[in-house]
Amino acid sequence: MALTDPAPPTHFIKRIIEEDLKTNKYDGRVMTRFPPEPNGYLHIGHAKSICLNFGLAETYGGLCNLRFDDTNPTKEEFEYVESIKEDVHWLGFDWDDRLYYASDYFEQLFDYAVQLIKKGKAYVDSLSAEEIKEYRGTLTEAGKESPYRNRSIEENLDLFRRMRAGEFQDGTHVLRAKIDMASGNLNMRDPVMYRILHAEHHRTGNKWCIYPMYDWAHGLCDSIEKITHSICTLEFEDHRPLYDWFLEELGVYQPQQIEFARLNLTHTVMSKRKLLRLVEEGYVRGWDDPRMPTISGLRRRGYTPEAVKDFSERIGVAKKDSMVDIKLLEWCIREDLNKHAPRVMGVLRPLRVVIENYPEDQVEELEAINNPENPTMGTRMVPFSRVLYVERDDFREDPPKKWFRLAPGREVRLRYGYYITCVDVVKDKKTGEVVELRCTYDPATKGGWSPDGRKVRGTLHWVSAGHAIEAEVRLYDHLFLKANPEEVEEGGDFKSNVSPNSLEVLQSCRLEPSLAGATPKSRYQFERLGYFCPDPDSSVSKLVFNRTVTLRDTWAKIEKKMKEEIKQ
RNA sequence: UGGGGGAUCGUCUAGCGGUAGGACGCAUGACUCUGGAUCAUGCUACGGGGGUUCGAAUCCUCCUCCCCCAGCCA
Repeated sequence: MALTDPAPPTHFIKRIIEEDLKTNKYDGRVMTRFPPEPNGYLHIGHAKSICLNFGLAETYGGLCNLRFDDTNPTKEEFEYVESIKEDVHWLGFDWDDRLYYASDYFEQLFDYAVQLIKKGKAYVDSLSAEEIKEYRGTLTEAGKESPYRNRSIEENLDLFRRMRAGEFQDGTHVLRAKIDMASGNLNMRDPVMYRILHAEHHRTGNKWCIYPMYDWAHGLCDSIEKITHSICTLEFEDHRPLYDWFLEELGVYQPQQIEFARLNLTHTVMSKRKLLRLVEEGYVRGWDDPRMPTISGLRRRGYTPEAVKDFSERIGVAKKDSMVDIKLLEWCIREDLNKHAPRVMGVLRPLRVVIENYPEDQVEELEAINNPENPTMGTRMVPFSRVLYVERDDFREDPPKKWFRLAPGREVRLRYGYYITCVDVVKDKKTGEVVELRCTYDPATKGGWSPDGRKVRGTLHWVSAGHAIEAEVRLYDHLFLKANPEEVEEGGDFKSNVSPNSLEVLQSCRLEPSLAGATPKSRYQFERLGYFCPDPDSSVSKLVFNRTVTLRDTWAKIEKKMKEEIKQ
């Protein structure tokens, strides 16, 4: 490649905006919005949209509004509004005083509808829902016009006002736009603008009993807020002609809608409906279960906003349907935490080690580096004593090739400690299970160096048995076995692909004492194991840690490969 | 047999008429008191056929495949 700097990352939406800025299309303004419906928790796909909308405003000196599309009172709740605000803030974005709701505009939307009726472009239809469906036609056949389509303007006005006044039952009438029942675009076949819903709205209470449909409200809300670039997902592409029709008939300000492909991630699902089912049917503990792809789940899992934003940047923006490998997300969080997380030692599956030649009552404080990637993070002292715990996985009675951890007769280094050699293995007489290792240490190797320069390949993490604190540790794996959970047998559904091993809870893990009092916002690397953070379930008497992500595990790959070679 | 979109390494994505680049992933090696990190090297990609052109992933054309739409959901 050329020796010049790489081109700055760009995508088609940026290009459109830059072109609009150049031609002064919106007087040089850039105004975007993030418009969630408060009917569920936000997930990483929304994070992509948030980063896009707020990010675009940021880079082009514009603003991004937060607007709740709360046009369906039967599905929306205040709880969701609060969680969404929290999630957007957590990602590091702010809407200042520009927090809006579609419901703020209900009165104006009603007036606009009256205008359309007066223009003869909207009518009250009294067909039932089933009839409307029949009249709509199919993908390949034109629809039929409703017998109520040509009511007089006066009658429409009267009916529509009485709809608002609450004179009719749910489902008896709707207001429809009068467009074209033969259009190839089904959205243009006289779409419903208002339905009667005697339901209490989380913000407007019982003020209204007719509610605007999304298609009627959305484009107008954008127009009212003078949005320049209304960015949404691909499935709204063929709604655009409808939004433009409304705007043109009303003669109001017209934003530009741009569609991009929503995010799909391997080994998880991304629809609110499916996530809700996982919650309701008990596959996970809640919306913020650390296995969920929700923003609250990622947060609880230990992801940082920086990692999520970095991920959003790296996946790009395009119109092609795609499925991003979850390994990229995992790489992003490792990348961030590697630089910032302090290192500590913790033993997940403890195996007792007694150092026979180490003095009974002696305790030494050994200096350990907090983060080799960042020396300014300093050092800490870790207690060492005669009885320790090491990881059960770090001992093999019958070690395979290339094994350089502990085994009978093998010498290893204890990180920041001493070289120790396994001299005996104590087993449970009944079960044969290894319960203790008897080792000797070389006093000359204090700190982890040998004066004679002899090499040890293995370095193990450890904790002093007498000083360690106990904790529960929750290990997470992908929620779904298959990369694409939708890939199911005939008649099956995505839940048949839920992984039985997505959560493993370990009790009696032993952590170095510096971890006492760790708070939920802190994150650590447990050396050689992965990144962990305290779970909100932690109490003063009991710490609970979540594993955010493992470290890259080269040994696991070597062993897997060796096993495969043996099979062949 | 309607309408609207989309096809570039395994995955995401650049490329916008000048001979396919990056990231993740994977593989091999170096280094290492984390089998981490880091570094180095490598990895069968332009859906297919015609055409235009000195030259096509880019332009034209035909075809194929994939996605979305028939809520009084958003």
